Amino acid sequence: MEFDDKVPIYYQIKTVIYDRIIAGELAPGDKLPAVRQLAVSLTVNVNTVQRALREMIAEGVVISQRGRGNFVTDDPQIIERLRERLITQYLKQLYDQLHRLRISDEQMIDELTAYIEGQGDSNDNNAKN
Amino acid sequence: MEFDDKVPIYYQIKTVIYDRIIAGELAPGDKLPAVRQLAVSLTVNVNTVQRALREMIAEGVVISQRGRGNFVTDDPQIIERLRERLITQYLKQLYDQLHRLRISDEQMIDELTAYIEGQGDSNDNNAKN
DNA sequence: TCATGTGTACTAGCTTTCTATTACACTATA
DNA sequence: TATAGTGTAATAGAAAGCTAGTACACATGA
Repeated sequence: MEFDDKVPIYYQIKTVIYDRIIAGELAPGDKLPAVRQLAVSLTVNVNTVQRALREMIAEGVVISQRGRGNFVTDDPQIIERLRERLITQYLKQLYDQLHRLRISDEQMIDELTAYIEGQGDSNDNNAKN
Repeated sequence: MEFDDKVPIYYQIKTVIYDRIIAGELAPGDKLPAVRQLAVSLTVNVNTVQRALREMIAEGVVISQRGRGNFVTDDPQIIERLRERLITQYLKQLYDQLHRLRISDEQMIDELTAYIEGQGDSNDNNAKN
């Protein structure tokens, strides 16, 4: 997998896994791939995966069971809170960014609407910078 | 100034200055603060400021004049292109993030609208993570 | 009990980013 | 011409992140 070299890899791994959980690809109680397996599929060192997991465990989203594996928490409330936290975080980020450019609240909606209509559901991945 | 420790400082400085240019606080042709002055006001080393400037100069947004200072380009077209690039970049970022969470195009607009109505034009700066 | 799959810990070395410091080049002006 | 303001370059060291490799702890099942 390709990472943004402006953000620590371990942090991006955390984001990827959280995204999968919220998207429902990883359901509550599901077993995560083994750390060594994750390391291979992400083309990354085991220690880096471990660091991402450490934070997810600390946040209560992932439960670690030595010798058995890592599991998504089976508490739907925790996942729901995570979902809201992420969405708010993303929205705030955009709001602050555009606000700094002196773009008004109404314009923000218009810009986003225009962007969506332009890009539509085409899932492109160009224009990184 | 406080920086996000997940992103290189020189990169955040670039963002801050670009924002000021787009916001109009720094007009085309304006002289930037001296590098040593910027370093002090940003609580950062001169080299770090210099690195940010180097990239802005390479992108043609800032013009450097040895012995005189650094200036915002006087070409409005370059600034307009920068503005569009930044806005698109920010929008794409949000779109991709929410898309990964399986949030539909319509929901995105609704969520942003709700966020704006909630936060309004109150310029808070809490909830960073 | 033993082999295998799994999580965890630790050390050493590399790279990037940032800092501190010193030095030099150019401009403007008193 | 001297001085102050400015940009630029270069070195050395600290800190964070990543990798590679090794080792150990625990669980499961043949």
